[in-house]
Amino acid sequence: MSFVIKNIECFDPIKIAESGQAFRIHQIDDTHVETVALGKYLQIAILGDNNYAFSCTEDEFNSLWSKYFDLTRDYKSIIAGIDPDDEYLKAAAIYGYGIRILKQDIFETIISFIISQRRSIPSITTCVDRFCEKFGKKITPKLSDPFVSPIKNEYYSFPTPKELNNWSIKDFNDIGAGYRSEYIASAIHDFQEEKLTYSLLENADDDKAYELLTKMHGVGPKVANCIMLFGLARFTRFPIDVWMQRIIDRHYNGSYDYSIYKEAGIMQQFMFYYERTEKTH
DNA sequence: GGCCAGGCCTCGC
DNA sequence: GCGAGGCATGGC
Repeated sequence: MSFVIKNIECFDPIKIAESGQAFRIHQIDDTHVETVALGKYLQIAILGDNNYAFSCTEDEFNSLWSKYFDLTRDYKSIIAGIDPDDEYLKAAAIYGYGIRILKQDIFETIISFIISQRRSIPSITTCVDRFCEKFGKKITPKLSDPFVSPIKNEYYSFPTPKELNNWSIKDFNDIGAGYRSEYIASAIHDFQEEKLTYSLLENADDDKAYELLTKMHGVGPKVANCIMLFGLARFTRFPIDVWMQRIIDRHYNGSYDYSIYKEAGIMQQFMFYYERTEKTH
């Protein structure tokens, strides 16, 4: 087994795991986080002094994980650009220091956030896991020091559109997708018939990508913005769900102009994380 | 056991 | 264009 050690500022994988932007990244203990993403199992060991061990090769780190965890962006200068009069956001950014916006697989992001609507994050996690267990490929983690034993016995990749064969609506009902089952079916059709492709979405400008996504069955403004922010790295996007609306109502008198930030999505993630995990306000 | 969850669709106006 | 109602299921 190989691993790499990297020194990274402003990077907190535990907060990222708690942040609700991805559903397959989990804290193992105080110094270890694991995820299945991009078809691979990855574990991160927190070594201290901004040093992190990644359970992958140097090539994989450079070609996959550096981009996935958005490690080349200067978050410190983005945080420094926060409106000094915005006390709530300033507190949220301090509290959430180390969160980065993941660039997740587009198809996984679409299916996951279709499932996410009107459910709690633990419940989304359960449903997404079942989806992978049913349709994904088995992955066997190979780890040694400085890593620890994985949480679960078995891991499965998130299936690609091509890997989804012989599925029916019943399969999605069986995993607990509820009324979203037909939305999932429709999304799979869109990809398998190539009405939607990775390159079409990647190459679309923001307006076009938003239009393509909201045309999908079961994808409205909120889910489309999540897909754009967490799957297409469109940082101007600012998804507003019931939590965000509550923040805006309580702390901003019902309206919030996020358009002043080029990376509004990062601010959104700070606020969302602060509201959900900091119980004292 | 009741309430709410990273909302969206359809219908009626 | 906009508001109301309905929605399957899991966690707490």
